[in-house]
Amino acid sequence: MKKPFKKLDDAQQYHILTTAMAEFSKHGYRQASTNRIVKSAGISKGMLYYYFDSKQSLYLSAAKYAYDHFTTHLLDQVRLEEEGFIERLARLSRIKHKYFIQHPEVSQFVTHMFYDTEMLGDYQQSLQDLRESNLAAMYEEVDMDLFRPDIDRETMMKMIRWTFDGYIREMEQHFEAEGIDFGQIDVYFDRFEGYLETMRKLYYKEAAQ
Amino acid sequence: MKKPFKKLDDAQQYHILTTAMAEFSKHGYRQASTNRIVKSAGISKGMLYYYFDSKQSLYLSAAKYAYDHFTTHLLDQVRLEEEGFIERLARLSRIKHKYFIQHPEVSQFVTHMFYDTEMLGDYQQSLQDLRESNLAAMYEEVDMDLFRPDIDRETMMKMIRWTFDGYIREMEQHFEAEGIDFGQIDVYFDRFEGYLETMRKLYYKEAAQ
DNA sequence: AATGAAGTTGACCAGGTTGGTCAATATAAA
DNA sequence: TTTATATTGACCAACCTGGTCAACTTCATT
Repeated sequence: MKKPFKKLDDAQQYHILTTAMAEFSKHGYRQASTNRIVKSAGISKGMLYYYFDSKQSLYLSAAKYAYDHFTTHLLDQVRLEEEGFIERLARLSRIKHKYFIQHPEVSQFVTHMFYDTEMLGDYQQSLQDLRESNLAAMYEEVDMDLFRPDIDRETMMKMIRWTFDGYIREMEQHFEAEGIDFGQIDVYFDRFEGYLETMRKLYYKEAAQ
Repeated sequence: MKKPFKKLDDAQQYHILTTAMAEFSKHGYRQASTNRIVKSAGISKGMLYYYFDSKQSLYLSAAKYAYDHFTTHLLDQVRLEEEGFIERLARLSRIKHKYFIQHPEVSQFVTHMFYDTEMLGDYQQSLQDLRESNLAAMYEEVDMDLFRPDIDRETMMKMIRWTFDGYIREMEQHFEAEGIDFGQIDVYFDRFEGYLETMRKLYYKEAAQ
């Protein structure tokens, strides 16, 4: 990343980098084409190399940008509260999902980075650490007394997470196929609340409901 | 597909086509490279075009092979029995998982075909139909009396499926990272049975256990 | 042994794409 | 006007693409 790029307004920086991210996520570093990137981004080939030294530099800049964006816009927003496990997961899912809707390219690129072995040295390890510490934090300060006592807690927690994953995946598939109907968005939320209610019935003691 | 290819023994046909499938699944039709395919398959460029007329013909042959293989080796094996929903899903998951382990390339290529819009005309529709009828059959002849009555059945069924999906996904990730330890394979099955038992506790009436 | 068919190779082709350059030009600041 | 910054796209050699084909080997038949 050279100085001229830093002079661009934030929107244009975001635009160019997210276009690159989309290309890298889709094809991987090697198969990604700078020609396609400039085409999609609507800039000339010359400008790309006026902004960045090389393809590799572009990739690393995108990685740094994505990492920072992801941590400040998502992880830093999350503060843990004393709450039930289901409620916490619901809260985090909403945040995560909102982030995915607003910044799909960054979101997917972060996932890509997580599995990238050849390009990223330090960032990949950072991401792994981040993920682990975040995963661990997910279980901290959770009100365990809400759970019904006759089933292993770890099992229940896993099942609850899988249910959330499944629901989110179904939503994403639905959105991908039919597009997001913002007029009907309340329906999605109601259904979500419905699942929460059901999960409480399944996993919490009766008294906790 | 030309006559010389049909003369090959089944193992070699399988070998060549699955190598092609892997390439097509990974890169899609256009980005897939016949050079990489012949290299991976260990045959010369000339042979590929001695066996097939063109790249497209190779793709279509792979598609037909995968479709047939998938239906005969997997779908035709499945006969529905009068059983609980959890037990049925467990049974089908085992079959599906076994198929994935034994024929990963075919398995993934079928998934790829399902989303391919440009190359496959009829086969894609056939696959969609197949999937739908299979999905519908999944709910037929299920013993609904086992479910606890205070929760909506459709909700429960979805949650159960999501739990299975999550478990299988976790297994696959684990296998991908650490490799399959065949000495420890019983542990995996025991854990699976554990989850089944838990699900029965959660979703079935007490009397049904 | 001679013939011919079937099987197999990899160098080779024209066409396209790759990451990257750079002279030319436009714009803005001085 | 001069100077610094922005911006373009034609252009480059290197490489990769799907596909061809003359040469060669292998094998069965006569």
